[in-house]
Amino acid sequence: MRPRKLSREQLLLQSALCFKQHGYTGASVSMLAQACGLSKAAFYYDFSSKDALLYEILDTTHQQLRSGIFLQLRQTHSNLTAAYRQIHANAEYFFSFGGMGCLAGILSAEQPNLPEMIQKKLIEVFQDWEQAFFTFFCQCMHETQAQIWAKLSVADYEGAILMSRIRPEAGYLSLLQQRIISQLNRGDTMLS
Amino acid sequence: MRPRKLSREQLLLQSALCFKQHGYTGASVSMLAQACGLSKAAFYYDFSSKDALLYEILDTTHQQLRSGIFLQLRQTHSNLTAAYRQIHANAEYFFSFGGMGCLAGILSAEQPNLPEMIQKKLIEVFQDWEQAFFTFFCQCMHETQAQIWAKLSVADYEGAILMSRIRPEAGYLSLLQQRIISQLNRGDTMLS
Amino acid sequence: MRPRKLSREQLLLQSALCFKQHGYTGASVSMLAQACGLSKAAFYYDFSSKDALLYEILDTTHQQLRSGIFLQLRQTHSNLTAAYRQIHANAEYFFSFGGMGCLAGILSAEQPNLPEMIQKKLIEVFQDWEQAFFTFFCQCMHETQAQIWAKLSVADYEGAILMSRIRPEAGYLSLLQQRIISQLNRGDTMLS
Amino acid sequence: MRPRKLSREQLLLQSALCFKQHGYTGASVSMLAQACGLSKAAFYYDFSSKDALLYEILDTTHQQLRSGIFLQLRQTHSNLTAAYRQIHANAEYFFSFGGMGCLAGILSAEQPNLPEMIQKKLIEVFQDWEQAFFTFFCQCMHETQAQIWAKLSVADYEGAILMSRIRPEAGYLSLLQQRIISQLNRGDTMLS
DNA sequence: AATGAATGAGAGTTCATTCAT
DNA sequence: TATGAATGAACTCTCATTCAT
Repeated sequence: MRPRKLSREQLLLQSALCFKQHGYTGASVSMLAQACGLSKAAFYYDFSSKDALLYEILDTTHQQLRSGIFLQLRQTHSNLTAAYRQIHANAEYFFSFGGMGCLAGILSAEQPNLPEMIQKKLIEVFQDWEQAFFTFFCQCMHETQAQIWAKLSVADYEGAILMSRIRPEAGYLSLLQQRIISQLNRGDTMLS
Repeated sequence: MRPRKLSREQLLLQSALCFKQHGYTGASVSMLAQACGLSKAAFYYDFSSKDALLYEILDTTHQQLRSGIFLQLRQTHSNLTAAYRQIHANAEYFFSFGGMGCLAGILSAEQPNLPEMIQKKLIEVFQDWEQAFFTFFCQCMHETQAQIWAKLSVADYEGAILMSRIRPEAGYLSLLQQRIISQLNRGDTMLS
Repeated sequence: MRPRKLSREQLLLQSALCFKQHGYTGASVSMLAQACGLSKAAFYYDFSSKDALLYEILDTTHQQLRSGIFLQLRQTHSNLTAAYRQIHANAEYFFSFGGMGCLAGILSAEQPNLPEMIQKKLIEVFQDWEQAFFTFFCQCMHETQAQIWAKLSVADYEGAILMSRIRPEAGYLSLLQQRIISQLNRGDTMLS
Repeated sequence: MRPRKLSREQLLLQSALCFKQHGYTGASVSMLAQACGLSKAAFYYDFSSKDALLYEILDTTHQQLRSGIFLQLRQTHSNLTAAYRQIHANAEYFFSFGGMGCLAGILSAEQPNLPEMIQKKLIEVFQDWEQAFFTFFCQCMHETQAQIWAKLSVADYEGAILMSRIRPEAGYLSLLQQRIISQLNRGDTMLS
């Protein structure tokens, strides 16, 4: 008997990789279906529309981040630097899986072309991430500082991931890690 | 003969804004033509293809950056902080013109869909920018540090600009400015 | 699933008639689709491109000729004249079906506009036809003569068919038949 | 001073070569204008439309044939074979000029796409040619035979010229010449 | 439930032609 | 008179989606 049809989870994963690589506009339904080993019709049997699929993927991704990186950031750590090193490694793995890229980041670049639901979801994800970073930074710096570093760090990751797409050799992510660790150790105020 | 509706420069500008907002795939030729007040066919009188148009725009943008922000970064400044404030203001104006966004950044997000010539040009632009930042940072820190901050700063700007697209109120760019000014004043090594 | 409006074979036939009448450039995909009772998009469900379709048609036509007229020419006949009469009648029927014309001939007229694969196929068809004629003529004349008459006869048919398009009443094909029959009976050398 | 604009005669010639190579549909106005070293607008200053231009070219070609090959065919010759050799050489030169092809023949292949005026003109040209051949053949054979050979010869030439487009090396035209010379010498009836 | 077959809309591009000075 | 600038229609082809069994 031939290989069983993919589970819904697997379908979401394959589609997610497509979206991550080609973006919302660039990932066609044919491409998505093919990546899942399905005919277009079979695809529509499983998902009501391209938009709905993307939303589901984005939601899943959100859950994964929540129960992974975000959760870790929110926990209390005895050794901040060591903890961050682990978290960063997880992030790097997560974003580099199936080709460098952050789905939310890629989609952000297409912002005016996106369905409104997707746009809202993106904001949610980023705010969530920022909040997690905030909790984390609060462990070693003043709240005001932590807020700033939280906002920036989310943007920093997105920038580094974006740049890695066209200059994968430049090592943006590890430089970023270094800077954040530096800051953790310093812990003083940026504005002072 | 009939007078041009818009000069070639104006066509490039209007088209550039379209590309900056909708990206390479998202900006259709109809949309570009409409933005220029032309029919699709008339558009092809001025530009041999969508790709050729985008390349010309990207090249023009590169020139503008070179003779603007990059040039300023490369000059020697007596008061680094003041100079940077000015440069940042210019950058913020440049990238917010016609809606927040950096053409090169937006295109990077579509990397696998882009014509090769465009991809190469993108790398060129970013390397050029990094080099300019490097020269600038060398005025207040060790070369090794300057190199790191140069790489990071380009990515930082891209990240901040990208995030501003979906959270324009969050003030990513001014936070970024603060961090860099901080660093200029500190001037010490991150890795130490 | 829905039943096909027309079978693939029927699609090929209808398209072939279009190409035969209007040529490669003159037969637009809309026209082809309409002839098949399909939308343009549906048409691309069956054929990957206009070129691919034409190639498939040409190949099918080649097969038909091979297993029809060419095969008959290649067989050994006790009564050459009678045999040729039959073959000619078959040819006339084949080429007049759906409007007078020989697909390969029509395409030849557009030679510089054709995809290379099509050009190669055309040469193949004509060489095959010539070879069949050669075998046939060898039954009543010297090889050297047969070769000449083979080459000429292919061209003669193409000329007669072409001329019949604009002067259908002139009876080019039956005149051609007469000449060939004459030659069969004579069987002597043309050059002597 | 730059090279003077081409004379109308030269414009017609250059355009004619384009049509001869690419056909009616395949020869675009841009292509025609470029071949004449003109802008499209300048082209339309000289010619009212593509159709009108083609008609003028076809008419000119007709005149050339009339005062050249057709006229020679119509004259009385003491040595028919020698005369024909000369006429054939002229024809071969005429049709091979600027790439092998007979404008009227190429157009015939596009018959259903042509403007009616052009179609009529084509018939005229071919009838004229046939009539000239008839006069010629009458010098060595019975009228009935001459009529047949006249009709056939026109078609023969078209076939040979057409085939030469895709198999230029096959020497169709000289084989044709041999056959006609043979026939001139024989002069007997084909049908007997 | 499952899917081959179909579609309208739109993509990028070229067409023959005309406008407006 | 000459011509750069413009255009509607049509081109080949892909899009996201739905139909009909």
